[in-house]
Order: sequence, then C-alpha cells, then structure tokens
Amino acid sequence: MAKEITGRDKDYAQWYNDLVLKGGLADYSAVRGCMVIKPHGFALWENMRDQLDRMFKETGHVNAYFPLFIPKSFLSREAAHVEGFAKECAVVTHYRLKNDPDGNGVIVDPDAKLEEELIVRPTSETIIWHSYKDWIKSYRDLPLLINQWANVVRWEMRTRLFLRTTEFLWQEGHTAHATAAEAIAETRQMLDIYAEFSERWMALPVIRGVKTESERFAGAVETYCIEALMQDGKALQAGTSHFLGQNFAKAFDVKFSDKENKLEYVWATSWGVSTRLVGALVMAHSDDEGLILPPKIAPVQVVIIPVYKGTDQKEAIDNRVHALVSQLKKAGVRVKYDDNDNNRPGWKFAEYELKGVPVRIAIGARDLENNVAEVARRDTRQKETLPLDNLDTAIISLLDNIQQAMFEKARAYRDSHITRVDDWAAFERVLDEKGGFVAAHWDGTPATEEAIKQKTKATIRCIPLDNPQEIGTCVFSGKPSRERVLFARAY
RNA sequence: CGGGAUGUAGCGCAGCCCGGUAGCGCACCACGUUCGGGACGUGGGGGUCGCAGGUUCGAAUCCUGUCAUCCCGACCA
Repeated sequence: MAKEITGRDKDYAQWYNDLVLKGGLADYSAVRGCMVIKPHGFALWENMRDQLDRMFKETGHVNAYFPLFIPKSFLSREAAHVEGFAKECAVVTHYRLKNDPDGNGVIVDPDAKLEEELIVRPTSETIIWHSYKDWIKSYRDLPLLINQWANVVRWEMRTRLFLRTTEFLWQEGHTAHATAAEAIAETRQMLDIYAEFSERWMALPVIRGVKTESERFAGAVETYCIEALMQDGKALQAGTSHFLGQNFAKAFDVKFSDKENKLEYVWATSWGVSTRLVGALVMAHSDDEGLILPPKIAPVQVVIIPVYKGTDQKEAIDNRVHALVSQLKKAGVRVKYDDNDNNRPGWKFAEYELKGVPVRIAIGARDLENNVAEVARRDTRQKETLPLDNLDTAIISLLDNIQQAMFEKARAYRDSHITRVDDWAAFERVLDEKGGFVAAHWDGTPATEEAIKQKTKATIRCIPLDNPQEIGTCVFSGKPSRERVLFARAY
C-alpha cells in the first residue's frame, strides 16, 4: 500500500498538503486556519530557530518577551500601521464565561465586557515601542537590539498549512538607533543574515531586494526582503527586514539626549521570519516520494535500518550498529537506529523517505559478512554499498555533499526561471507557460504595478540589491525605465 | 464574502438514488509464520452516521435548518 504523493504539476496545492500531512510535519486543528505542528515539524522548526538565534546573538542581539495582548489604543498610534493590520485582527472583548441559563453549555458573560478591547498581536511594534519609551533616555542606551520569539495571529481569509496560518510562530527583531545610517546598516545586516541562513542552512537560494511602495510593510520607510522560488514557479517571500525611520519613535514619543544634550527621535528597524520557512522548505525541495530535508536542519540526519532473521542475526547487527551510532553521535550527527520490530524494512524505507531523512543506512546479515552497508541518499535516491570501516567519515562527507547538491539543484532551477522579457506578449506568455521570475522594465509608478497585478496576478517581488542600471522602456506602459525589476506570481 | 465539494471507527472510503437498525481497506489488540522496497494467516476490540428539528411503525438514507472543513476566487509586511 504505497502512500502516493503525486500531482506536483497538476494539483500543486494537494501535493503540498499531502507532503505536510504524510511527512508528519503538521495536522489540521480544531481551530479555523490554525494547525497543529507535530513533533517532526516542530523539531525541524527548532533546528531552524536555534541556528537563527545563534546568528542573532553573534551580532549583538538579545532576546526578550512582550505581551500577547495589545490595548486597542496602542495600535492606532501609527496611522499606516493600523491601516495595514486592522482588517485581520482577533479582538478580545470579554474576560469571563458563565453557564448558560438555558442549559446550553457556557456563554460569554455580558457583564464581563472589557472597557478597552485587547488585540491579539498581529505583530508587536506597538507594545514594544511603548516599553522602549521608558527604556531609552540617552545615546548611551543605544543601540537597543532586541529580538522576540513569539506567536502572532492574523485573521487571514484564506489559510494554507505553514504558508499562511491564522496563528504562526516567528521571531521579530526590534531595534533602536541613534542615527539613520546605523539603523539602515542594521536593516541590511539582518537581511544578509536571513539570506545566509536560507542559502547555507535551508539550501534555499534567495534574491535580496527592496520592496516597492505598495508592497512595503505598514509603517516602514523601506522594506527589504528575501524572495525564494518554489517548484511550481511561484515566488515566496521568505523574510523581511524593515527600516522604520522615525515613524514609530514619533508615534510613541521615544526621544534620547545626544552627546550635545539635544533631544532626538530614535531610528528604528524591525525584521522577522516565521514558520512559513518550513513551508518554503517543503515546496522547494520535495518530490513525489515525500519530503527532502537539508542535512543541516533535518531533525534526523541518518537513519539506520537493520535487516535480519532471528535474534542471532539481530544481535550481531546491533553490536556493529551501536559502534557506528556512537561514532556518528560523537561527530555531532543526529542519527536514529530504527530497530523497531513492528515494521519490516521495506515499510521503514518508504516511511523515512516520506519524512525526508537525508541518509539511510541498511545493514543486513549478508552485509555484515562482507563488512559493508547499503547507503542511500534521499535527494537523488541513489544507493551504494560502502565498507563499514570508516563509514562514519564517509557519512559525514555525504551529508555535506547532499547539503551542497540540494542548494545547487535549487539554484539551477531558480536561475533558469528568471526570464528577461521586453514586450507585453512575452511577459504574459512567460508567466502562464513557464512561471518563475520575470525581469522586466517598469516605469516606477504604483499605477502601472497595480494594472499589471490586475491583469496577470503577478506582483513586483522586489527590486534586487545591486541591480544593474539599464536604460529601457516599461513593458506595460512604454514609458522610460532605468532598471529591470522582478515580477512573479506569489504565495 | 462569492463559486464548488465533503462531513459515516484513529485515517481513507462504500452504503443514501430505491428507508428496515452500519460495512470495507489501513491502523489497533492476541497468537503464529515472516523480515534486502510499504508481509501473511486466524481470532478480536472500536461508530450518539457533523448538529438540531421534521416526515414515518421505523431515518446514515427523505425534507428543512444549522455548523464545520477542504478546493477555487476575493483578501493578505
């Protein structure tokens, strides 16, 4: 009974859902638009989180925690910010239930109405800046470099596992600086950290760029982003880093005394990535056999499966495998010996492929006689027979090899799906038939951007950093343009 | 919020048209044989048929209402 995961080309949504569900990452929950992250999915997220956390700390950031609830009045302090989030907020209006007098379970107690409603945070800028006002008095208090790992809630109309859930886990960094230049440098530094994490740890190539005005974060002066490409040709925003200027400082009255004892508003940034990255990982690397996880963040990097008849053979294999396991563990490899007797080897092979374990080692009685093992890599599904002597070092280099190969494969796909286009007919044709990013000239106006979006559902994903300047004419309006921007249909 | 579909055992489904007191596969439990790509035999446990009304001697099945979920749109740093 093979659990087939097919339809990568035809029914991509179904293919993706199957991967998440059958790969054991998450499940639908009882709450609309929310999901249960299962142990395998959470272990993956933890590995990602831990590495990001290390990178944040290496660059001088510290963690803190702010409240889940935000008084409604806080949210309205920054006009653009409330405009951007008001439509998707969950609101707490009461603080008590009581038994229904008619005997139908419990009802909301109308006497327990809150004087001021509380918003379940869709993001924490407002409540954090309310604290920063008290924390920042002098240039000596700056820069303030704080990150928070938290859950947030955005009541989106339509949700997808990991990619857009009502509640999701993320980190949000919120920093305050004495100068604009320093804040911009921080914004760029965090973008680079996200890009490095994505490429080196998730094996997911990304394009660094800046958002256009219409795609900018609510309340930001400039939004930087990393954009990734999924296997169906749609783009996915994988992380953002915002230069907030003095908008929030002014809204929350956060001033500091500089060296000349002059009062100045601070300059701010915020940046975040979420469990959406898990979805990106699934969509960028998987195949019809299941998930393919990059070794550096896979919860289990190597699984060892014994093949035996009878307890004598099992014992002989156990002895040899235990030595291998301790060698690998000593080298820091996350290894699992699955000697569970309930399932047969073929079942286990298929199961670990579904779950995306990068390397599988099978050892049978026959192998033991020949002092070898069968080693299979998940990304290419190639198998080879390797000697048991020094197998640990071979495995360690194989893991590196897989990490590299996954990145190269994804990058080759991404690079072959950036298409330069100079006329409107080609623009529409490439979007429909090939997908991916379309590099085209744009006249720089929000009106043209919106018209293109209405016509094709494609949006400007970003203006790449270090974008070459090139004289041309807008693919839509024919007006003059100085550079190409990247369009794509996106999640 | 519009369009489509689905709610029956932990999961996947059949039964509904034509009403007669619930079934199949997987999973689970026991025993035995198995074990190099999702094993097999025998026996067993598990279900207020989403919920609420109605019709009927009798409703998973027919009628009305309602709720939920998924897909496609609209929406979305």
